[in-house]
Amino acid sequence: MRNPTYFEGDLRATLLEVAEEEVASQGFAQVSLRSIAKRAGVSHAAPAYHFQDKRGLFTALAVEGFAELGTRMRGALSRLGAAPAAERIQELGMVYIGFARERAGLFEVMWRPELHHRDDPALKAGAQATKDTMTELIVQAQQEGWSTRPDTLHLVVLGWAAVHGLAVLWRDGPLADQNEGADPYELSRAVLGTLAAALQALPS
Amino acid sequence: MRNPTYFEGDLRATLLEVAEEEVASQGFAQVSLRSIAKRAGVSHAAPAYHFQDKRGLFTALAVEGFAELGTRMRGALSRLGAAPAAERIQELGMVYIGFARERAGLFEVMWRPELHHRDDPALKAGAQATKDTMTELIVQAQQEGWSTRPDTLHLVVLGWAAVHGLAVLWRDGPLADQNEGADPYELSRAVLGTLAAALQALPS
DNA sequence: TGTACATCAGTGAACGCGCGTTCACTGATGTAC
DNA sequence: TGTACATCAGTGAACGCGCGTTCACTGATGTAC
Repeated sequence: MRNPTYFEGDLRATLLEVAEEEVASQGFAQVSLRSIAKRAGVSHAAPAYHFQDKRGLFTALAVEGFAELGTRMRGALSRLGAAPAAERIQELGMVYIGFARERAGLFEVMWRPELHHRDDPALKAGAQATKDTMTELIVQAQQEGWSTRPDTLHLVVLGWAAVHGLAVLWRDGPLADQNEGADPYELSRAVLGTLAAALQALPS
Repeated sequence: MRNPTYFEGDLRATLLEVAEEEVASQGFAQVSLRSIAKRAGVSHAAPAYHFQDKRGLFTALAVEGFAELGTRMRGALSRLGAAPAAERIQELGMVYIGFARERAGLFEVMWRPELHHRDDPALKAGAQATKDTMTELIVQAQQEGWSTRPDTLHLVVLGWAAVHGLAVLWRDGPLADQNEGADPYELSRAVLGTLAAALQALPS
């Protein structure tokens, strides 16, 4: 039972929510332990109780991010069942991009190792799981008859880079600025479709 | 003539160099006008004289970044002459990645619009020129007989995303962490080769 | 050639602010006997 | 059932620091007449 005198509910979770929202709207550099404590309505010293220090807070956000991304990817894969590899790749890419946009605060913190306690094992495991899912996807495509000429690793890195690049180019402005009015999801879907088609067309 | 009483040389340029170096090594969030003034050996109020305010400094860095990237890309294109499109795409990608690594401070600041005076015309022109160069590259490939089925825009965005994604995945750790000991340039070149081959293989 | 004035390229003190972290404390709850 | 003690989940004051920006100033140089 929590102590209702101080805070009603799960303060740790609330602080993470507030922090995610602040990172998404202001950028991580503007987020302070004091500002999130203020927004959560608690003493400025409260976050240190739950996260030890500022890196602890960001590490917790990143861990949450990898968990959520993993859940979304695995969910998509099980929904897709035995769909053709091209479709699976396109959909997984859309999941990645959707996550980057909808959970922008988590996404940003995940890839900023200088904000983390780098030796956190949950963090390493999360990053590894993300890569494993992508690798699995490519291996299955190759089992479906796609080219095995390029190393599997090269295809994985190419796919990840394309998808990650799409996500950050939208986030950081260049794509939005230069395609005003375009729907990010629509354009991304088309681009991912082209990527999948191109990979599939590689001569074996 | 500069006033030798205060600072020998071009202080504005020196401050930009120091700032670039600090962004690259500590991240933009750690860079302050006072810290770069200190490293340059001048009063902490000096940077404000040259850049008005902190955004002015970052804007100047970003403008320099777009200029340098443009110079490198155009230089590579003129060196490549009439090489096949696949080769041109691979090489331009390597130029982008090389720039991102060698001028990491500039590269980081370029894509962080929240640090800029967003209405700066030189900034907009630089971003546009970058995209124009990439578009030109794809158009030429299509004139060489590459597939015109996908919109040119989709191919441009795919290529840019892949190259940009490679650059930031190296910078932010995931690729380096998961391919320990791998040479970023070697792996990138292979991945870009696969990208070019895949685009070329798209059925028209 | 001399002189007055304007401009350039800074200096250094001062301002008010927000920050991370520490620390002694408090009151409610949980546990052992 | 009562009581002592430990733990949980914070509070709020205090610390020392670095920051962006402003401002009056200064000394060297450039320009007009």
